[in-house]
Amino acid sequence: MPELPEVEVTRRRIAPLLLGRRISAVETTARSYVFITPPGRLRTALPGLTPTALDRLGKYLLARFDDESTLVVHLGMTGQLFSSRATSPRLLSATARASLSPDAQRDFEPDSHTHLRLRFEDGGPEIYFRDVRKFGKLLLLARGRGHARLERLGPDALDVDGTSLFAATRRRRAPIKALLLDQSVLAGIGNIYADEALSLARVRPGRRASRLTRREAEALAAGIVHVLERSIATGGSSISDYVAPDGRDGRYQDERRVYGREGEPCHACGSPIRRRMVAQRSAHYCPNCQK
DNA sequence: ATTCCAACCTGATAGC
DNA sequence: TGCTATCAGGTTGGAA
Repeated sequence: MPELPEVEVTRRRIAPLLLGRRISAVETTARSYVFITPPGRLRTALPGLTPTALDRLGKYLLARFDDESTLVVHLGMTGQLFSSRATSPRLLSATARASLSPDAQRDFEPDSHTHLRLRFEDGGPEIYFRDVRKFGKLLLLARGRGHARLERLGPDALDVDGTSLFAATRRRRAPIKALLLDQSVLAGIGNIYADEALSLARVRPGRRASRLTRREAEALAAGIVHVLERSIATGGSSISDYVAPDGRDGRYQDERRVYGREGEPCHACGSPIRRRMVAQRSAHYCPNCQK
């Protein structure tokens, strides 16, 4: 679900609710796929710690604590990080929504998908990590420790430049979209923004990376930065699950040029947007504007 | 060394 | 109404 813009908006909006507040108690669900660090260890290690900084690396959030340990959070496809003050129907399943009055739909009660619950000594708003599909990840790193997942990441996608992107495409037979999705090449791009950036650059997702011209690589780098920055400015894309930590929806879904618009007219030329599988993901593009 | 592909989960939705 | 199949903002690890 969340890509770089949604993670960055989450970071900016939850930081004021997290930093400087000493954790008093932690609740978790049972051991499962989301816990790289066993939940029992999170319950004993986190209380007493105070978050001092919240950083982002690609799609990962890193909460730094006063003892120099780091809680790494990845939202996977359906992960949500939010405050107990947040109210949004997106925090409930459709079945839960159906059984509740409109008023009750606004109030989130931690459910079986709420894998981490942080309470604070000041008694203020709690912070929750909820993830229905459990593709998200929680990992606590002790001071000075790293992890292969983080070390594999390439440069943050917001820092891409045409020269290095062009170099990365040389001698690669894979479709250009596969390169954009490869987090070791650039960290932070996912299925939506890969398609949107390729649309801006007028390059088809299935084109072999090695067949891009230097000009196209430069247009693609500019397109990547443009769509990511514009999405951050509008609060990210709220297409199915994404909700900001305060419960607000993003607005970027209203500006999509191709993603999820199969059959609808291209805003530039009117041709129906096409969808096909590229690199095992659905890819959306205008058959007329993108070569 | 790349590229492919199944696996990890749950829920919504489309079709019969 | 209910069942089945398909799809979903992601990443990994091992096979080809």
